[in-house]
Amino acid sequence: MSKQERASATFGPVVGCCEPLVREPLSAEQSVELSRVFKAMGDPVRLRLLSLIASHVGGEACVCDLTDVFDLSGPTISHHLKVLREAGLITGERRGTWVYYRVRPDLLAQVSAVLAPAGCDELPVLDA
Amino acid sequence: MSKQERASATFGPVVGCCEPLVREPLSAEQSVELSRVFKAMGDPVRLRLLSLIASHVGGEACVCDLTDVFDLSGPTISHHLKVLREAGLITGERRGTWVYYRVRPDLLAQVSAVLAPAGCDELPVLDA
DNA sequence: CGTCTGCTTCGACGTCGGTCGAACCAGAGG
DNA sequence: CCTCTGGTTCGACCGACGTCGAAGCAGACG
Repeated sequence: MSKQERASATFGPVVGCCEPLVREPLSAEQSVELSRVFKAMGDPVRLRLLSLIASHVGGEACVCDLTDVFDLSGPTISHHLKVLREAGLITGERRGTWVYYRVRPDLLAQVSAVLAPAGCDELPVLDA
Repeated sequence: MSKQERASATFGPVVGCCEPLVREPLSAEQSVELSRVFKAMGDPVRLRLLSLIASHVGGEACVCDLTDVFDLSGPTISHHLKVLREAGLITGERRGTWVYYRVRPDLLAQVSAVLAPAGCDELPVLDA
């Protein structure tokens, strides 16, 4: 089972913790898992890629749409997409000539919940 | 005005964006700002430090409390605290012999809101 | 089959970042 | 003033990471 499959298997707590950061301290293992997600988002290009995919019409974006936005080579964009994929933040699917990426809103929601202040630990409702 | 001062000046949008990631794409500048925060949280030690400080009684923790938790040297812990400080996630204050750190819940709430799915863009209420 | 296009993988290069010991600074307490 | 303890800064080391061009792979299309 790959890292990506494990992350997308269920809707359960992917990042290994449900409670907000401010309520109780993270264990060493939880910190390692969660920090992987943050590290993936800790690059300007990747963060922008994520938002471009997330806000694209239809909820998905072709790689060719993304490459034009940046002044970077194709391999570099592909590398960043791979990092986001291995962090469980996006999924890629090939349809014919093109590859389409979409975000995993459940993981985004979980991370958002972990960061939320105490008293806001409810998982937001997904209207998708 | 230092980076830290700029981050703590007001309760306004510190990270340069208010809308959730999934609604509209981040600009290059917004991505750079936001990614700085995520990069700071993208290390297991720093993430755990953050949660230890945030969940500590009284909302603050002395450095001596934090050092014991990790199998790391003092300078290393100090380095990580500096990174978190420069990202605007925590503030430090010397009182006598000891230095106390506390989190900036407003920044945490903003980052949480940016990550939240569309339709959950309300800033959570701080009960502090 | 050949080729063209879209995307990924590979290998290399330069920079950044986490870690440590040593040195340094700030208060507290003789 | 001296010293002791708590933290930070400095300098060095080494592995991790972002970037690229070249090469490779997958479909589409003649």
